[in-house]
Amino acid sequence: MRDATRVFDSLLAVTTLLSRDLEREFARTGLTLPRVHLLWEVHRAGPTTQRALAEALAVSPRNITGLVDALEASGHARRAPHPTDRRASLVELTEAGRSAMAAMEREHREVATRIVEGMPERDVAALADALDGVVARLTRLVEGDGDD
Amino acid sequence: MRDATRVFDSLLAVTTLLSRDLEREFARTGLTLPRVHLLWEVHRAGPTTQRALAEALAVSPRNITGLVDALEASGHARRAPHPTDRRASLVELTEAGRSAMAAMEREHREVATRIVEGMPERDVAALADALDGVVARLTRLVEGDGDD
DNA sequence: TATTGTTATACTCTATAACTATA
DNA sequence: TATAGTTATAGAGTATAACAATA
Repeated sequence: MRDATRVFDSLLAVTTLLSRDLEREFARTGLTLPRVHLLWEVHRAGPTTQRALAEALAVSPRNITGLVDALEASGHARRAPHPTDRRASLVELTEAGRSAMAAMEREHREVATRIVEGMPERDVAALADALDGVVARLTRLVEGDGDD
Repeated sequence: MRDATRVFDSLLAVTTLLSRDLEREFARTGLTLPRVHLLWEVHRAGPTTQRALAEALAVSPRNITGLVDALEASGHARRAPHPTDRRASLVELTEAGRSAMAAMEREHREVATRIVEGMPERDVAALADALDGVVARLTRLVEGDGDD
């Protein structure tokens, strides 16, 4: 099982490198990883309550308050009144938030291209398939023994 | 370049899942990710000055002071006098620190095995090779445009 | 009575700057 | 004069608990 270890070690290395790369990228725009994560979720799902965001990011509601405060201050997001529930508000992107997400999508495509640069197309497809499987197993693993 | 995107997205997912898995594992032992990272470096390199640890973890010297303080308090590491330089100290593992690292190595082997469970051996080897390449490209990418 | 989000409080990781003790 | 590590200070992310307004 030598190769299983190699796979695992590489994935750990990727985790470190990718976090570092993302943080550096965000630093340029004054954003941080958790803030981008939140922005990304709103970008993906549309206007969302903070409650839902807390669940989506697997983080406490209190935490979301802080992140949204920061994103309002930096002009990337805003709180809008919930149409039917006056307790809640809907977090939505501002124009600046939308363009930050668009820039990030471009950047991601660029990085995606470069990390497989020079690989034969067939190998890239095989790698993608193999990683799908790894993600599935890892998800089961993480969710599986989470209930202790 | 659809598959490049799939690869990248999977790697992002792995990053999230792996961080979460590691954190949960550490929580059991009262450790945190940065503390384990430091412990791991000492385990790997032997007794080390805080200066060297700051460079190895790419973090400020002040930060190392805090991490080592915490690890001394939890009994995983200790500061020993440097044999020739009285300004410096050498951080080394205690017995508890060593056994935590041993437990972690076992746990890692277990996870490594499970994330490729059911894959033909040849595919695991191919995946390991492909990931080596990805790590190499990603390293160049991160270090390459770090000099702005 | 339950839920949404907030204030209050606290801990961890992180950084820079100023300072002490040694090289 | 330079280096190793510390104290001082600050900011980000995180959590739990208590509380407000609303369902």
